[in-house]
Amino acid sequence: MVRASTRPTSRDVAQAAGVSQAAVSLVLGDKWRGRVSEATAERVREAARDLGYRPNLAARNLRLGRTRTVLLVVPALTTEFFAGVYTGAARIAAEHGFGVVLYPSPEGIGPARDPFASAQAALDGVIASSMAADALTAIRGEALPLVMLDSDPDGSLGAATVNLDIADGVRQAAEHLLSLGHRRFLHLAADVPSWTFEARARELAARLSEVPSTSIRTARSPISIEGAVAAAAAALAAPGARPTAVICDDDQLAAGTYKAARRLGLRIPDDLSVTGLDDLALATAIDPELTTVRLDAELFGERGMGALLAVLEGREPESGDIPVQLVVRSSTAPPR
Amino acid sequence: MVRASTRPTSRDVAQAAGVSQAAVSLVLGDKWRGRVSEATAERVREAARDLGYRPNLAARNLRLGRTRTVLLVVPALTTEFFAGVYTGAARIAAEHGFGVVLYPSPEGIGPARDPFASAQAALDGVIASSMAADALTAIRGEALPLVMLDSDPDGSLGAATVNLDIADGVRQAAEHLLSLGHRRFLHLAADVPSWTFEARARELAARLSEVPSTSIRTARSPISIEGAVAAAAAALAAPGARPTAVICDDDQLAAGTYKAARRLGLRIPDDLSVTGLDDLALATAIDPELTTVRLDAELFGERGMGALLAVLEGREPESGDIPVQLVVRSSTAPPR
DNA sequence: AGTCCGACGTTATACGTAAAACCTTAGGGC
DNA sequence: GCCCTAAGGTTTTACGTATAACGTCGGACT
Repeated sequence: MVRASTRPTSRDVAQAAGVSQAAVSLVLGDKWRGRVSEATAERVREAARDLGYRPNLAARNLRLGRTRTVLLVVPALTTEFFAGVYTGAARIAAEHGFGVVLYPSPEGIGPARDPFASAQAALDGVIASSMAADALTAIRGEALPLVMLDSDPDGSLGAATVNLDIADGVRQAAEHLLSLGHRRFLHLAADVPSWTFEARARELAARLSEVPSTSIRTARSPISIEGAVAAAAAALAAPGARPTAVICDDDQLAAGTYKAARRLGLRIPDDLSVTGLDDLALATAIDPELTTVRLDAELFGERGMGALLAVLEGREPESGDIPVQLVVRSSTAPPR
Repeated sequence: MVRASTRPTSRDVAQAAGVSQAAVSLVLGDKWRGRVSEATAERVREAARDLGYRPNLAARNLRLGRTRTVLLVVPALTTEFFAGVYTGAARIAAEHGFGVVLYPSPEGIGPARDPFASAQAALDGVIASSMAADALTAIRGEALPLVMLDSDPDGSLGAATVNLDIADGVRQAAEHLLSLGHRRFLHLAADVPSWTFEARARELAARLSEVPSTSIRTARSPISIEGAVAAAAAALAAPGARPTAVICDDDQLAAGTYKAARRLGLRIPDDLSVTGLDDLALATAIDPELTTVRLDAELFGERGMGALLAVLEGREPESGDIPVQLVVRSSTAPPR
């Protein structure tokens, strides 16, 4: 029978090489040491090359019961941060013969609906980033190995977690501003119910409460430049002594603060110091260049994937938060 | 035999419901009209629910010979543009029961190495974005249905193409600057061998050659802010009459131009008008806000996915370029 | 009274791969 | 002369699903 225009199977290769299908599988699977002669193996490889044989992954996945594919759930794709996470995860995955499928949760940060209906690929495991605890439930229902990124270790229901030490980053920013002489702070917080943001606020409050005669005001903003403009403008124009420094949960919020400051006639850093968090490309595009906390997104992705591989292999995942580093640029100066 | 801790199969459901595996498949596949009684169907559905049955995608893919999964190859994930493309493509895909797997080509724009080794999922088709023609070869080798985004229609080897009408966007930018009175232009071009960038340069040259006493200088820069700073600074400081307007292939290049101008003591838009292309978040973060060409990335993704679905179903893909729109902001003004 | 048909299922099979179990032959050891 | 082993394969099976092909059993129609 002629198999017109369908891709060649291992059986076709076998026929072309004059061997059985099993022999093809052994040779191409590199399991033939001492079971097939070198000459035959070479014939098989040549036949496979000639026919342009590519194994059918669906069949392989079915046979092996695993797919060597993991799902990376990210809240959104709109910043280069998650691009970095993906890159790091994909690199480690590739080194171990795994592929990474990306699932950007459509609703932004928050409960994802059904990653598994959307990502049609069968999966070996999941890396979920910055997700609310209830979104976890859907994933746990699948009983898939799971690693959580940037999530509350206490609420992770036993899943492995990998975290950036962002609280320390916020502390570094506060320390920097304190040492410049600032005492009146505005915390421009992301208006998103997520552990990571709550942890930042907690850390900030804790550190500043140790220093006498400091004050901190909090404003909330959606994570977008325009949203931050409104929130920052309102907070900076509010009655009472104006803050001299703004600590933002995110570089985009910092960019919004720049625009609000301009609108209010405040000069950065002369009238107002600003810090961000992420170190996006944005941070050096705006003027003055932004003092911000650099997150090593790629390392984050690498560690996340490493942890998932450990879980898959029954090993203990490497623990310990990933350090972050304040990068001092031109948006911070002593108060005037 | 006890099947400890493995996921339930359709056979398990069948046993629980007291029917054959075939009946389960019929009911859950919604193919039972007139072949199974309503009562039995309900029993099956209930059993499936109780056991938490999820069909094995690998088995289904093998059986059906298709995966309802397509690969989206993007040059890089570092801007929100491709995030938009993904979002649009994924939306249309989901409406047709398809999933989208993302493959960010690690080398940036240019030949991808082997998308199929990395994306382990078996695929029904590919959407390739902004790829060099030689990268095509690897993909065509798979004989998979293919749609090219933003690629030379002539070099596409017969694959369907969906393009943004970027040439028209560049023309709009030029028209805008011409009408403001500018005559000496700098084209800050992306230093990437890609059809889309070559097309921009061609269009610009063509349009300006129609206007007497205009001049255009071209500088090349890698697509990054820092790279653009150097390239723009060199070009603006070069001997001869300085250009009064800079047309950039990309918003990031425009951001770099801002920094170069600042360094040279040039004020935007008083001493220098600047236009970008993409309308990234960056465009409104920098000061003054950037006049740029807005690309509807989501529509682009939707159209790309629509075209691929058409190919898969043997229909003729919808043709015609996607219009783009110049957004005039504050970075352009009449020459001083 | 036969037969035809619709309702309601079941049995059997194929998708392509990996790998366990099996077979054949030649040579070596005792 | 017989057994054992190693080399070099082949045969067979299972993974879980979808569906084509095949019953079976009442009742309606001729």
